[in-house]
Amino acid sequence: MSDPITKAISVLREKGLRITEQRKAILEVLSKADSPISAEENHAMLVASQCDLVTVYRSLEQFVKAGVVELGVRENGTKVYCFGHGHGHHHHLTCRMCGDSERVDVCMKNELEEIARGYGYQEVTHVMEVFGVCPSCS
Amino acid sequence: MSDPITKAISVLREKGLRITEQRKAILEVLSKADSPISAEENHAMLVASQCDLVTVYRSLEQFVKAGVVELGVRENGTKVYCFGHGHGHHHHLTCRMCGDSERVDVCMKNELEEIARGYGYQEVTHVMEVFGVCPSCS
DNA sequence: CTAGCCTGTGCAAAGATTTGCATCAACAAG
DNA sequence: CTTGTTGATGCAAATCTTTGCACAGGCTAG
Repeated sequence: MSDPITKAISVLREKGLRITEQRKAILEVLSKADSPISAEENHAMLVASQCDLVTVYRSLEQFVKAGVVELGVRENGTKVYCFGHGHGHHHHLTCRMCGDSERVDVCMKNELEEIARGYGYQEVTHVMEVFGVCPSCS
Repeated sequence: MSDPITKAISVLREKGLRITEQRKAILEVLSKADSPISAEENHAMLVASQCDLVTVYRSLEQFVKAGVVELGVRENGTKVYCFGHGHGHHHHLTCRMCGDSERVDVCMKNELEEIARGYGYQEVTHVMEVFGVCPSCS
C-alpha cells in the first residue's frame, strides 16, 4: 500500500474512475519520472506507445481532478504532471536549461485565500512555478 | 510621457526593438483592455485585424522580454498579457467564470529567491496566478 | 458468470501556438 | 535624402492540445 501507484489506483476507484491498462501504464511512467513531465513526454515513455496520445492528455487531466497527480507549468506554458507523493499541494523550482526540478514546500495558500476573500472571491485556487538556472547548468 | 503607450515605446526603443505600426496597434489594444487578454483576443480587437495573428504572438513575447508587458496564465494554460502600469511585477486574482481580474500586490519574490539560492539556482523568476469565483458570478 | 450501463479509448478533425523562410521596412550612418 | 544592415512581418507548415463521435471494455447488479 506504500506503493504510490497502488495508492493512486485505490483513490481513483473511490472517485468512481475506472482502472484500465492505459491508465496503469500512464501512472507507471509518472512514477518512474524524477521530475514533472508533460503529456507528450509521458506518451513517449510508454513502452511501445501502447495507447493514444489523446488518452494520455485526458487521463492526466482526470488524475489531477481526482487529486492523485499535481499539475505544474513550464516557463513556456507547457503543462507538466507529477505524483503528489502524499505531500499534496506543493510547487517546483525548475531549471530552465535542463528541466530538472526541486520540490518547494513554501506556499502562500492561506494569505492568498484571505486576500481573495477580501475581494469577495470564492473557491480560490492558485498556480505557481519558480524558474532558474541550476548549479550544473550555470 | 504619462501615457503608458508612449512610455512603453521609449522603453522598447532603448532595448533596441523597432517600432512598427503593428506593434503600436497591439499596444493600443492592450492599453484599452481592463483585464489581461490573450494573443488571440488582442488580434481580434485590432481594428480590421491589420496584422497577422503570428505577429501578435511574437510581439507580445518581445514586449514581455523587454519588461513593458506582464505575462500571466489562465487556469486552462492560455497565456495572457497586460501593461505593467508602472507597478512592474504583480499578480492577478481572476474570476474563472467571467474572466474579470483584480490586481494583487502580494508577492513572495524575496522568499522564493532565497530558497532558490539555497539550492544553488541563479536568475530566478516565477509565475503565479490566483483563481476564484467573483461576487457577481457566485 | 452474465448482462447491461456508462465511462474510457481511438481516430479524425478542429483549434491554438510555434517555427522556417523569403521579403519588407525601421533605423543608423553617411 | 539615400543606402545598407538587420530585425519584423506574413505566409505556409509543423507542432501541441482539445473536442466530437462511435465503439470497446470496466464494473456493478443480478
